[in-house]
Amino acid sequence: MEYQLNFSVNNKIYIRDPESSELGKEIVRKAIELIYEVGYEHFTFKKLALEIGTTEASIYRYFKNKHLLLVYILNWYWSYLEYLVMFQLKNIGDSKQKIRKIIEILTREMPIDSGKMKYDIPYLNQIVITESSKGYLVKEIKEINQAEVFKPFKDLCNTIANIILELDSEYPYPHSLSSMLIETSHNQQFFSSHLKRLTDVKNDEDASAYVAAYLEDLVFRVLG
Amino acid sequence: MEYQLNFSVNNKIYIRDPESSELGKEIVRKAIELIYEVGYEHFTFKKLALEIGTTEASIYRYFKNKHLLLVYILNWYWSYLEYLVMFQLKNIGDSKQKIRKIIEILTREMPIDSGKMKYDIPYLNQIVITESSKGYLVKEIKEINQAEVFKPFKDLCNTIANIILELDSEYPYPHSLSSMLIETSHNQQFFSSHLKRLTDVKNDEDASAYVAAYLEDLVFRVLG
DNA sequence: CTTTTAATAATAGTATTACTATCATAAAAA
DNA sequence: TTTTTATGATAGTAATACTATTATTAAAAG
Repeated sequence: MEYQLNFSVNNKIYIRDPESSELGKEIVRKAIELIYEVGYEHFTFKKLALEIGTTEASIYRYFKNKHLLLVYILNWYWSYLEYLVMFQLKNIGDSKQKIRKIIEILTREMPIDSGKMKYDIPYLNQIVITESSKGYLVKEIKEINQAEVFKPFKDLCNTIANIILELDSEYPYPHSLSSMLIETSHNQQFFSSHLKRLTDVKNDEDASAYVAAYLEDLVFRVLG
Repeated sequence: MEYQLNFSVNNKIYIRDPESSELGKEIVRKAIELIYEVGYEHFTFKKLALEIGTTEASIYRYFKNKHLLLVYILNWYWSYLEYLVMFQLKNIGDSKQKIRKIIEILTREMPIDSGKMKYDIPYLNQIVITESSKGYLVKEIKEINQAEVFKPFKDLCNTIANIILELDSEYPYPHSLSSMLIETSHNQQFFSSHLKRLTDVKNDEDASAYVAAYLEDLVFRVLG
């Protein structure tokens, strides 16, 4: 006789780990390309299968649906960003300088070590700007959240919150300021590219440079 | 012989004005209910038709697709908010007090004059929190924007930006601060309800009261 | 070196979604 | 009273979001 725990502790993000096979990696790589090109709403597993030269059924063996594939991609990005933050801040002593670096990381388009990255970072940046809120703005938020699906985002938020506290240990809203910075870096980039009147960007000004300047000004007004 | 301008100046938000008929109003009213209940992704014209007791085809005579119906609802809300801001600020002289009022309007759940409103404001508040970014985060942003579809949102943003300038005429980012306030009021309400770790809300604290306090603190740190 | 297992391809099929088209009817306007 | 306009009823299509089945192939185990 066997005893079995009958509740699923963590009904993960994927069915089969896409990192574990060539097809899996190809699914993620080409999904990034395709979502970048057509946008999340027009992105389908059928188009993706065609692009890769595989079948819908094969993709469904890796991901339950396109939403969880999006979330997988976003999570990879958040983990990558957290790694970047950790790595690039470790030799900076000054807290103010750390915040500046974080804003640079949150707003720049290119990775430093462009070229040999696993996934296409500039595409990912765009996807995150346009699609990342669709990862959590869903009716099923509670169930998805219980599956620990948003951990990478929360971790990144927490890491930045701690650096905020380093600079001003009395500041009462470090997590909200952190998540606001992340979200604002996206929507202000979107606005300054597509809905300029919602920002103060100049006509010929670079969108990410503008957002970086705005956010830096903002944070140092808030944290003194 | 006739001369004709062959470009459409403004391919509006709706096909037929929903305000112009009982069915039209019912479509909007019940759409608000249904989107609130099932979320935008699960909302379909078929379900809406069933709810109203009409047919899909009839709804399609008013709106080209569900995205434009959402945008219509959002626009009604932005216009309503701008009216509220205008109305409730007209007897306030102090700029600081005006900003406080704006934050209250952006974060509170109930309308003052609850009861005899055309549409259900608490439902609308929730819809705006969860679905409003889906109005603009689409691949077709350029074409939609050209149809002046986002005017109410831009107007509201501009109105708030002007009040920001009243308080601090030197502040270099009034529009970005304004759009940030609006967007942050939504995502921080969402976070403090569903993803608390991204905020500093207390376990038993009211989400909108928390966000109001956070935003007030934020704005007055920024504008001194 | 064969057998089992596991992964993928190939194919088919279903329910739902997002529409478009047609025709009849009722009510309102001319 | 005629004509226009709005709605209802019905049908149909292409695409989407899946599930299921079987065959084939490659890798792992015996």
